[in-house]
Amino acid sequence: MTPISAAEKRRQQNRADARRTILDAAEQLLPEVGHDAFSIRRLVAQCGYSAPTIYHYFGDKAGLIEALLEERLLAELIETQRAVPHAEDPVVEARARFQAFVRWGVERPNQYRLLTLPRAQDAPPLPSSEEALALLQSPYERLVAAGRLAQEDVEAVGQAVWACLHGLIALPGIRPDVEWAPDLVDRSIEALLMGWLSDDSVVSEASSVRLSVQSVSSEGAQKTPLRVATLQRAPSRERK
Amino acid sequence: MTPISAAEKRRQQNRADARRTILDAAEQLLPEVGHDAFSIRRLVAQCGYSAPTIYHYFGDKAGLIEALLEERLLAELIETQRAVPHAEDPVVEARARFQAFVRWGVERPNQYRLLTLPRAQDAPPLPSSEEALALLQSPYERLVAAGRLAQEDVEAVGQAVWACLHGLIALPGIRPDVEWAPDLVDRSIEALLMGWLSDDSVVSEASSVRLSVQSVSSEGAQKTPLRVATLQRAPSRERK
DNA sequence: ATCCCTCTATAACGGTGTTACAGATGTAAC
DNA sequence: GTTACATCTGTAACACCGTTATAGAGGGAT
Repeated sequence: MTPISAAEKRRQQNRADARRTILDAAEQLLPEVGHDAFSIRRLVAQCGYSAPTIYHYFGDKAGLIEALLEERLLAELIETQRAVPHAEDPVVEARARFQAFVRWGVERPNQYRLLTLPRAQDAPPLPSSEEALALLQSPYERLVAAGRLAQEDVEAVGQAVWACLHGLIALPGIRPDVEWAPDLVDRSIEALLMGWLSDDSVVSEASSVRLSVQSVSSEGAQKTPLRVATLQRAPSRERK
Repeated sequence: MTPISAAEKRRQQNRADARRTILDAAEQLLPEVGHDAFSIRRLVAQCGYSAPTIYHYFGDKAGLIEALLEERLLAELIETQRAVPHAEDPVVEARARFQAFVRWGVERPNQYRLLTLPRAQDAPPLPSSEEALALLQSPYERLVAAGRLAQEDVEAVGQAVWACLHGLIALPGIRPDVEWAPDLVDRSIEALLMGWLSDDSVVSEASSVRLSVQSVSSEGAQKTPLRVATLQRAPSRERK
């Protein structure tokens, strides 16, 4: 089933080398020139190969970008999500994942732009993209299990939060003329949590829990302390 | 100060006619070919004028799109926002404005795409865009006056809601392969309201108010009835 | 009649994604 | 060893894009 001759192996090696060389050049070129000036011809000039070679390996420009995302750019996002520490409270973990996602997108506008190029509806989704999304939404199951989600439709909640996080990444890039509030992302994520999390627990418990206040941004004082949805345990389940 | 001769008037008339002809053709062409295939050359073929004429009147393609948005496409959005009925409860009005905005964007993907083309940071914002945004955010002042907003920074709240609504419009267009929940927009808007509205009133009042349920989508039964932030009066102010 | 300013068109420039065609190369079969 | 074949690669071109140099046509003012 695996008739790999020595020659065939060498061929595959050459093939992999060429692909790697091209993707290396593309990865380096992208932030240099920006996503809108990222063209096959610039890539050709950078990597030494000629245009038909690119097309031989990647089919077309969309295929090249797909491979670039799948094999290179999305690895950072997945790693970022994997680096988010597990937290006892799924709300804490969800918040950290949301923040890490938005931060990743904002700090890599060119990569994010490639990621948000419109895809054909018959094109299969990128596995890396699916993996990153699954990581982003991984705390939802625990939230549901703890009865902390106001909606039981985890799919819809995931889509809604995803859409809002995308907006937080994309809109400032579209409208750089606006003076965006410096703590916009943190405040928005808190509001998202407040909006989607069940607060039955809060209402049915002491109001002191509800009004607990916590500064969210990493360092320094926050102008407006944000109310944070209950960091304490959920009422239905308890740990262990 | 206004030396308008008859000849000058006729000249300005011709000028306005040419602009109108070009914009008419552009407005018709855009949905026909889609935003990515909307090109000067197609427009030239459609409107009878030649390319330098377009550039004479609009400077460049960005200028043409700007004029198209400003003088045509954004009028619908503004009209839509103006048509939102005034409501006693600012929450009701805000919800209606959010829904109208997202609906407008989703139903006009090509127009919305033009609206979200990245603008230079020194380019002044479009007056129509500013007006539409101001209408979208017009209920905030009443929300603040009634003490219904959890944050007093109206600017930041407006930006955050705007970004999330943008995400709700844009992301499904980017990822048509995903099966988006049919009531995603309504549910997300409810969550946005829940997230940003003050519920001090709720906590400090009877919990029955908090748990009041209302179906939101226009017609038919909703699978999951959405909890709606207090539709009743705010605690601090009362009407009149 | 001359000048000038506005409007318009032809034709081109440099850029893009893409591909037809032709070599080169190296493996496989005879 | 020679032939055959599939793979890899480059040259040159095609069709499209935004944009503009150049020039002509037209009318109002001097």
